[in-house]
Amino acid sequence: MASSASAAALLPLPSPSCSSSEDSDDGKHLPSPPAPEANTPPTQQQKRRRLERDYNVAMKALALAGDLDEVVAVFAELKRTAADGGDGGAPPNVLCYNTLVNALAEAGREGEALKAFDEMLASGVAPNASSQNILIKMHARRSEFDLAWELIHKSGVEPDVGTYSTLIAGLCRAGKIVEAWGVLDWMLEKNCRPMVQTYTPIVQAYCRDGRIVEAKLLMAEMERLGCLPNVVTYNVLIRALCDDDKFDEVEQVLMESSTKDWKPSTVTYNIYMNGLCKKGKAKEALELLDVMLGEGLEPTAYTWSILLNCLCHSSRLLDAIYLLERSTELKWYAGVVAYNTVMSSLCEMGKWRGIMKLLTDMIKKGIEPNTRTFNILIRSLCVGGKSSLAKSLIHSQGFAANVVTYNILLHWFYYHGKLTEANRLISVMEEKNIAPDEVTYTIIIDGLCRERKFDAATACFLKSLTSGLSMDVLTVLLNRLVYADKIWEINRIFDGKDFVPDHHVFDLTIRTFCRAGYCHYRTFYKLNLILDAMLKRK
DNA sequence: TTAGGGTTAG
Repeated sequence: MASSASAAALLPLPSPSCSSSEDSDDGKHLPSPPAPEANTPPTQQQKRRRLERDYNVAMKALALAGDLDEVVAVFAELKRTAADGGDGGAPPNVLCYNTLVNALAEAGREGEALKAFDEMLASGVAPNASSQNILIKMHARRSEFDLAWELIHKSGVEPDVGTYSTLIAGLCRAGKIVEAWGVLDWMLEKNCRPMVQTYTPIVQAYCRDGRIVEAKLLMAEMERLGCLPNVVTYNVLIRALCDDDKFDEVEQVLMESSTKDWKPSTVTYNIYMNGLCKKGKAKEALELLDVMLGEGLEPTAYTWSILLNCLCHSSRLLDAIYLLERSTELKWYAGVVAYNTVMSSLCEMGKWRGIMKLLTDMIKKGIEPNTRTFNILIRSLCVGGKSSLAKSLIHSQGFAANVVTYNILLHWFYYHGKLTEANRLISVMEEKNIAPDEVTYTIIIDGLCRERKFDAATACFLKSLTSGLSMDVLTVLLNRLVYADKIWEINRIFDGKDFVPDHHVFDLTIRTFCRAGYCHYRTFYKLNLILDAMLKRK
């Protein structure tokens, strides 16, 4: 199999070491051992500083690992320890507060972030520029630029290059390039010198808009000003060039890197490979793996994930399985998501035996399958004509069936006209307290209509309204009823007390009738009848 | 503190 050449070339790599293979350099920020002081014992203040530093390092590591609750707990412990420390119960310093507020804000827990910030102010801890920048980033992400401005003007903290850069990045993300330029002018007026982090978001905003020429002009301007674009800026440009199918230009940009004083990184190659994969150039993407290895760059979990997806989407399942099987040798700790990706592709091709084999392999490796894994297996068994096996699986121990599991089976039953089986399954869902979702209702309603049980389908829709109106569900029902000329049932939809149609519903109804040919003068009265019923509800 | 990869089921 020629296509495995690149992966095979990796086999002689040294066996995995115990160290982390992550591409970040976070490992370098581990707490340094306390510096041996001169013979004098540390003062109370020194002890305090060390305590805060250690707690701060721990909180940052926990935040990085996504364990936010633990960050909050560690901060609470710091407060308690500090209060008992015999130095008057001083609150944690601004750096610790910043770490807490940032972790909360990054995790989308904005309310708590603001509360922590207020608590800091109430404790008499003065915010610094970073505290302000953290909140500005939070506001900018929610497009609350008025709040960001207010903070800058009222906080009394002098904005720094980070403040302006954060604001520019937020504005650019919201597509407000003109306003971002305004902030840039403002900082120049204030004699604050922009950094590469200030310009790069603007380059990115141009790239996102497909304005590559302007992005390149700005990069040239950066060079002229002595603020050289770095690997991140070039990565942004390369991504845009890939999206635009300009792979020759990518090659040129890479070739010029040595003279332009920047060095492509693993991220650069990840972006390039992903770009090639998205355009169906799996072969070229795999060849890049050898190029990056040749440059001494180690592939990361991202790299493998990109290549795996690439192989799956280009129907090179054998190569994908090959990659999975050798993942440990490649120093890649493929997890359940990687297995699910490959299994999902096998499912599309109806290869349930292959899925079974991968399931065995992953369990042997100690990788625990999740509900998605089982759902993929169940669907593949249905597709492969083994529905009784699929059915028995949902009752097996160690498998938490969810609404998706039931939807897969319901779809299969309705599709094959097995209404009794479908009804039985709906009862099981009720017994097990698994709430139907939009997809469930769509499947049931479509299935019933196909069997010409329009009355039952309408009743099911009215029941679905208890959990809110879904336009998708209504579209399916309305379409079926209109084409079957079931005017009485349509009238029933708009008869219920809970359903007040809005303009989207009117729009959908009129469009559906017209598409089905009811806008002819002889049949138009039917649509009129329904519109009258709808207007009565309004 | 300030910028850059991808993400699996109906």
